[in-house]
Amino acid sequence: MKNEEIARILYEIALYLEMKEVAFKPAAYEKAAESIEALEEDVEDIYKKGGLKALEDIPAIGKGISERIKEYLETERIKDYEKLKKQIPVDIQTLSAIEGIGPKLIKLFYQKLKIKNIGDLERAAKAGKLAKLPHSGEKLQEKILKGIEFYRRSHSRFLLGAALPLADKIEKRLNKAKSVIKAACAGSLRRRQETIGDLDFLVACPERSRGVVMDFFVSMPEVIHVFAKGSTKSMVQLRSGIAADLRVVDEKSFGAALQYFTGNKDHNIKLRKIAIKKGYKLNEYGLFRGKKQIAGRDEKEIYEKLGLAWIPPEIRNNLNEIEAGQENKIPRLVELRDIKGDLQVHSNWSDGSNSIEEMAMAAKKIGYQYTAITDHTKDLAMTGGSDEKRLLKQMSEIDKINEKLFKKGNFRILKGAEVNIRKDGSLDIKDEVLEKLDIVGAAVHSSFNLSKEEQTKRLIRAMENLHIDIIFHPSGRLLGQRPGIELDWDEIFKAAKETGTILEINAQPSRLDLNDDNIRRAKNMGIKLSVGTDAHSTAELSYNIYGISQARRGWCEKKDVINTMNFPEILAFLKKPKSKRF
DNA sequence: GCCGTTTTCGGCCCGACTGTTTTCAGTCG
Repeated sequence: MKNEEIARILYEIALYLEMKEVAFKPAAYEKAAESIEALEEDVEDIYKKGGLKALEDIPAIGKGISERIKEYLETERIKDYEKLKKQIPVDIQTLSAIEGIGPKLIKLFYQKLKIKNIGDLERAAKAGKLAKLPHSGEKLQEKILKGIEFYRRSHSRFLLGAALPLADKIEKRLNKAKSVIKAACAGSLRRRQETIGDLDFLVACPERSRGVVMDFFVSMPEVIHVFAKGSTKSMVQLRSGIAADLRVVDEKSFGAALQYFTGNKDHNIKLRKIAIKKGYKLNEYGLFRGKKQIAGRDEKEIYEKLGLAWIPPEIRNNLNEIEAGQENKIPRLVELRDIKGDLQVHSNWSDGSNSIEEMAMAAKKIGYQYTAITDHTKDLAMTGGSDEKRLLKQMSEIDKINEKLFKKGNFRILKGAEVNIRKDGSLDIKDEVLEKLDIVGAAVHSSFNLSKEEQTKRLIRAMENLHIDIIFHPSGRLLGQRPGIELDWDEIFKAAKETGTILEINAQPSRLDLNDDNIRRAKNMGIKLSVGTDAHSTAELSYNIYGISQARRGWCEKKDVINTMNFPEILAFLKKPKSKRF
């Protein structure tokens, strides 16, 4: 898959063109890069199937850039790009990723000081050479040193699971602070992206109190560096390595600012274009006709005045949600309170840290009607996975617990397992034992490097087993650590649909597997999904919030997620043969 | 270089902060 490297080259061309102060082309290349990056399909496949014409059908790709992509696919290089690189031969990717450095400074540093990479830059800054350049000074030099330090320490995105609790804490604190009318977190966090670049906070307060609020923000205990502090905007770095911005607005602009800073960029650009067409102007202060603000206090009225239904933040990606909003066809997305039980939970019978009783009681306390217990099986010896004999023993143990604790029928433990899908697609537990379980998940835990064809065949074979209800964490990816196995998703979805196999949305913050795009594709094919926490302790049952966010990002409604069913319904559903379930 | 309810030419989202300036350039989101 060459999408990523092609996108990177297009980004670099954009930066080079910006250095040369070419008008408009940088933005065009940047958009093209984003478009390639967002593509699920392999660009090379697209080209092989449909030639140049097919490349031009990709959004933001036209005649010029499709020619260059073709050149890269055929010759492994792009002449124009090589030419640009020769003129200013620097590690443009790293240098431009340092906070406060853009194409103009990279060019200046190279031409005056021959700075080519982050090491050169650091040496020059420490030797005081940067301060002597035109339009530069001591402060710029210091800012760059801080930027380098920050880059080295935390050049990565943060998992939603790490960012959300921190952001909630700060948001609550801001809401309680003196003079603050209301506070909210916007940005990628509000959209519940899998990973978060930085935190964007928003506060409404009286104009005279702005200084006080800014002082409060930059002196929070988590703040270790202040990048910028003005009357309406501040940027800080937090101890955990993540950066946080605060914007302060008047109450009458809070909704507009919340909309504006939630994004994403493409969603906002499209909205602003709609505003222009209607004779309005949309910015972070409101929707304006001439100088008159006609909306802005709350977010919903902005969408309404633009002729749209309000759009949930999780689907603001410019992936057809604006058109759906215009036609009033935004679905009611599944919500946390819709979830009636957890379908992937581990106990201390394998690698979980709590007993079956403890997990069940914790699930009941959340308000669930049921939980499955799905411990590992014998291939995963290091987790204490059960063989057939021990699995049968665990089943009778669960029967006893159900009888003892939940006799009234107000809660139920489902007997389950997370069986291992072997390299050839066979399973590590015999059918005659699987048959006795209430619910069976199967998952890949090894052989991550097989070919796409082999992996696809492997997963389909597991789905064809009549006892496998769910494929757990289908791709096996670990965010920031390991890509998922290569799969022909069209084939996987086709097989899931035909066999009646449920696909999981795994709620572990490092998994979130399926991803948003695949969830949406599965949903559109009528495949049912389950949200499972894969909890290994009682505390991890709360990961359901991340699973729900992910389901919402894939446009899931309540009917698409099977564990929104009440206990009698899900029991009846699981009793049906697989082929009759969807 | 891309795109089209402004459609094959002529536009291209918009505003805040910093630093080095004294009216603005660069960066960021």
